Amino acid sequence: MNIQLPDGSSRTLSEGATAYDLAADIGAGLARATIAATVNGKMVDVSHPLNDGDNVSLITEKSEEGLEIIRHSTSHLMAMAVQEVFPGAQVTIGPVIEDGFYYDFAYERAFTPEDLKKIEEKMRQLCNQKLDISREEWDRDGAIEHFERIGEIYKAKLIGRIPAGETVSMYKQGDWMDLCRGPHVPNTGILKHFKLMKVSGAYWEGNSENEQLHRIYGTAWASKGDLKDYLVRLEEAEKRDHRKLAKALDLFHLQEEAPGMIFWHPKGWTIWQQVENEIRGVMRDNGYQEIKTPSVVDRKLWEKSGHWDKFRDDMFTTSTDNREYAIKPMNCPCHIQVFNQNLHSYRDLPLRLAEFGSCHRNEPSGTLHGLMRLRNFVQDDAHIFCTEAQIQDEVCNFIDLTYEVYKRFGFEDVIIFLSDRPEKRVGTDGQWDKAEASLHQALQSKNIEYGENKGEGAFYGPKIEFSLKDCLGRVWQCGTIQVDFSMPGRLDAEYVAEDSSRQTPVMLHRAILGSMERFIGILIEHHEGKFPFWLAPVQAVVCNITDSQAEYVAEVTQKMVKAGFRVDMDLRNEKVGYKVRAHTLERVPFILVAGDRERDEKNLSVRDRSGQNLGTFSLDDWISEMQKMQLNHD
RNA sequence: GCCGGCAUAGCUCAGAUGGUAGAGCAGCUGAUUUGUAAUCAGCAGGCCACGGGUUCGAUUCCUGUUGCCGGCUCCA
Repeated sequence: MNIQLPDGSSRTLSEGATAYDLAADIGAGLARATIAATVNGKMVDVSHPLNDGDNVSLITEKSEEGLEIIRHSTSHLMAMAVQEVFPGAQVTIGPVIEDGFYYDFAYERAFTPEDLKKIEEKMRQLCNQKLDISREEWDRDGAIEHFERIGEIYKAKLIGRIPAGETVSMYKQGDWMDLCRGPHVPNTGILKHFKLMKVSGAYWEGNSENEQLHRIYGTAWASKGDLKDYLVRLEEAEKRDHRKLAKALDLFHLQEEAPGMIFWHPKGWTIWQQVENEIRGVMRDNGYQEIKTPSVVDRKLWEKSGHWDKFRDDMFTTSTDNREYAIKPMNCPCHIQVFNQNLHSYRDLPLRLAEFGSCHRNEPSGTLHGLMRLRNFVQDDAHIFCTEAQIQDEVCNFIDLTYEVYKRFGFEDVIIFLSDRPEKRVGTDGQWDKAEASLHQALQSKNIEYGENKGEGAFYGPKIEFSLKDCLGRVWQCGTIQVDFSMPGRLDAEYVAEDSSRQTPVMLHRAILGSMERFIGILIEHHEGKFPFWLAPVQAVVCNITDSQAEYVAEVTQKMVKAGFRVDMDLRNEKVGYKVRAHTLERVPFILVAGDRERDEKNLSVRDRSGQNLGTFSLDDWISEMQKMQLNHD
């Protein structure tokens, strides 16, 4: 029979040949490296028998698909090992994820880090046994019966979701068997380069109402080197952790008395102020008016807005004089109060109100995470009151603005999602149709690639989310724009239209950075604490070499500070090498050294934090250098 | 909130079958006046997270709480 290969060539094999035989026919090396194949567009095992005319491409461990198969097979290997070491543990699901896999088990107790060692040990044994992995087709009902009989009730439930009458595929290695679509590597001997990483609880079917299973995360790679590189990458990432850097660089701290709330230190707050001022300028240049609204607001307003009903348990409350208040969890109801203080004409729209709004939300204790998830955070929030016809333009302009701002802070890799109507929501289906369509249109008109989060919109409207990744690859939502047809009406916002009728405006909720804290957290990790000049808490330190330059150093430092720069001096009685080291570790962008030579010639010797010597500058030349960097956001 | 782990000096970390604890760095004092990633010496620094229990005696064992870390769920 004839087999077509991806390069357009064909090959003749005898009847009944498998994908493996094809690989072996091409070369012994390829046969060893082949772990699966794609036949007519479908991924199959190497044992898959071929037919005349099949289009076949072989999958080796070097390819993306090959690596996924290795990870998937490793998760099975782990499940087998768990069941051998811990009889009574039931298998559930074990998918491939970024950089690895996990498998969820039902067991009488959680697995401990020590258990992981035992399981890993068993996995190595099973790998060394080079067990063949074979595929069998089972009748669906027979499979359910089999798993019920051996006490694997979760597996039986999973198969129960497959329509009756269909056949299901089972994979067998040794005398261990699991339901799986496959494909898998041909034998366990291939699965050498793995490591079990962590244990966790995980709810059955991802629902917190259900029982909790025990999840084990692992990583697997095609080679020893790839595994090692991955582990080194993780170690490097940990060094960027904003919580560690915050301690090292004295930016902020948290303490037990105020969980989920930040004590900003002078250096951290300096960064904050730079970020805030930048956004303030962006708002000013783009037709926003900045306002400030109260933090403590009567619960009646939250009842009216619908927040009390949905988020009452997650709000901090306080009371006095027989009135109950909520500490504001968001700014929109207050912004509508400001809007409502005047009677607006259609000519006033779009009206854009911005606020650096401090919000408190009583987030579940287990979700708090450094600067990324807090109970008190400040949004660079704004609400755009507009007509339906203006939505499209406003959304488009906002998308452009967001990309521009992110770029200015050094972010090019932005993840976009559109979240549409959730089950619990306010507003009519017609309103949701319109709102969702306008967001889709805006993104599509800009040719932006985006994912969709079905059912994950806010209760009052759909949203576009702009997310950034932290150092460990965790994705955090930062910017957002949300269309809201509901809240303006609930809170009685209106404007006078061309025909002098009273109309309800549409409100767009939007934030570029999202939470100031979260954005600064990501900023810290992105730059590894080496902030660009314009953001650095201390932009330069001037060091003397001996006491005889102290006066000169004080004088030039003073001049740079007067010119608007954040410059410190270090007159300590230490060797200059000691000072250079100290300020380099503090990630100060520039270290300026003045010895007798520089003092006599009114110069400064300039060195950057990477160790590069930039040469000698006169004070005026250096100040204009700094001015250039400041303007360019360098 | 749920599952698991952790909590010792400002920071990074040692430590003991149960007998009230150490190092390095940082800090302070003194000497040294120094040319681009660590000068030397001395000093000081601790309710071993917090509460209960076992014990002659608990930082160590048990238990509760809080916080943090890793996930899960949630996230207006």
